[in-house]
Amino acid sequence: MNRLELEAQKAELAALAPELLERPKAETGPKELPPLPDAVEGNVVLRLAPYPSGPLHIGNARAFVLNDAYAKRYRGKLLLVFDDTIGSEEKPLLPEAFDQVKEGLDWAGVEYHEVLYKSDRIPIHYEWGERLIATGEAYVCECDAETLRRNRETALACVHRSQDVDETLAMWKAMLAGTYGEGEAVVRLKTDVAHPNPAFRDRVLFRVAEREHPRVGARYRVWPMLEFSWAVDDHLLGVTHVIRGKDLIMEDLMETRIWDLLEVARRPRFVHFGILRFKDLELSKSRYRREIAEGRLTGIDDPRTWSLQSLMRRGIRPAALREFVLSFGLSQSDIEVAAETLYAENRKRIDKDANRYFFVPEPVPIAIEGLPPVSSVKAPLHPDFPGRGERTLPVDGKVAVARADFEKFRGQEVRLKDFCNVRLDRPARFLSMENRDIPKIQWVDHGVTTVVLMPSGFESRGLAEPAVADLRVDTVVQFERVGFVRIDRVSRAEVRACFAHR
RNA sequence: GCUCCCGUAGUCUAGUGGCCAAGGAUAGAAGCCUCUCGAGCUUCUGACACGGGUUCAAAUCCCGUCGGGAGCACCA
Repeated sequence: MNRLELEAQKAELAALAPELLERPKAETGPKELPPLPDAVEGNVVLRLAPYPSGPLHIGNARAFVLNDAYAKRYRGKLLLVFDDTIGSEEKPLLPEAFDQVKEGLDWAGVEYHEVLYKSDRIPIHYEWGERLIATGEAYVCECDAETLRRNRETALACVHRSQDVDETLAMWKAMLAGTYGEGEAVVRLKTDVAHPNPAFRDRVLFRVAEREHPRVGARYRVWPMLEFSWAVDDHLLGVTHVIRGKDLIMEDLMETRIWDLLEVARRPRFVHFGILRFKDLELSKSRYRREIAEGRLTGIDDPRTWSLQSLMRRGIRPAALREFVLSFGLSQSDIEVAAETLYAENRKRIDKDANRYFFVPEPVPIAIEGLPPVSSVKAPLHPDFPGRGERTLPVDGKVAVARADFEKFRGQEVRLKDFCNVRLDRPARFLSMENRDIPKIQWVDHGVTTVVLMPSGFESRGLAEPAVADLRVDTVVQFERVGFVRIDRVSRAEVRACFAHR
């Protein structure tokens, strides 16, 4: 407030508390995550709970990166627990998703110490469910979904709520025995039918589903809901901290409520992070899955899915993804970030490694008149590291340049980079060899057919210099003035590359 | 509407009562360098949502307003 009297304030402070003036400047080290509440080094147990409806995508990154980072930081344990309860019609389980999820996590450098499946633990959930029913705090409700919803809206208790425990227990057995069909009975927790949050009014804990499960088939027809299965498993598995998105905040309250009723003492702490969104991107596993099935996307590594597999394919480094995600910290505010930020992080890592090559999209063949006899020229593999060597570009007087360059520079003097200066036209006229300060464009001679798959799904076709055909698959290179790409496939007929970013 | 959460530059973030006339990253601008529109170097633009309080001192604590978000499924 009193900026003008800063000196006066300092003087006063010196009188009041001189030590405050001498606090050392905080050192600006590498960014660290805030500590986890009550975390004890070596004693932290975290869990990752993917729902296997498809491969993990970039929108899931916050969950697995944070859990992994904290597990490592505290030298704790990270459990990979597939949350494969039966799901819903709209959100079905996908048998191949289990491996796809692991593949993505492995790529991302996530170290999980144990793999568990919810679907293996159903009998345990039954047992605890029965214990809960025995307390009288849960009941089997035969209302249909519509009635249930209406009652919830109007804060009304249904007749089932006041059944006695024995009757409920009998109904529960009947549920397990298969007396009830899908939608005919659920187990509900007595919270409060008039709870201010309607979502909280007597939540469903178990329901009947007759769908087949990809791992356990038709063995079970009664399936627990997320909050109940986690209340049981977080406790039994000794999870110390649940790090989850804040979209799951209500589940904390449910889990806590269940622990209270079952008198469970050992409970994890909850930590939440905000929703991560990408500008101009709407991520949805179920939608990608549908579009892949319809052939509108080419597969789980189609760049348009933003799956971890697709990032891998584009040459995004796992470390870049990790840094990118960690830079958001653990804040509860929702964030919307541009993919460009991830690219900047990745560019830092690949620029030094990526050798340079020429690629011309939409090639226009051009003969050069008056060219002195040359059979090849050399160009550095990387301009910043001359010691890395050179590549050889063969020349026989008929080059190809990009249509965009041709149209832009037609009739003007340009330099075919690392080669010669010409007046660009069809044909082009040779001018001189020496490097002049005029626009440089890329060119190829004896080019190899090359396709660059763009993030939009568009395939940019063109010609690359011959050396590109000798690159190993998985190499990340830069096509000059185009961008960084990862070599995806090399065959006699063509080279295919995936575009990473500029 | 109800419950809960969050508001620092275009975006993301540091900051937990004095070191902050607010630091970093990214994006943007200018220049240098470079046989790429990449990288590198230099410089610049740009923020504490608002209003009250508490205090010698507030981005930081309290209250209110405004704004944004999440959840409100027999999905996870």
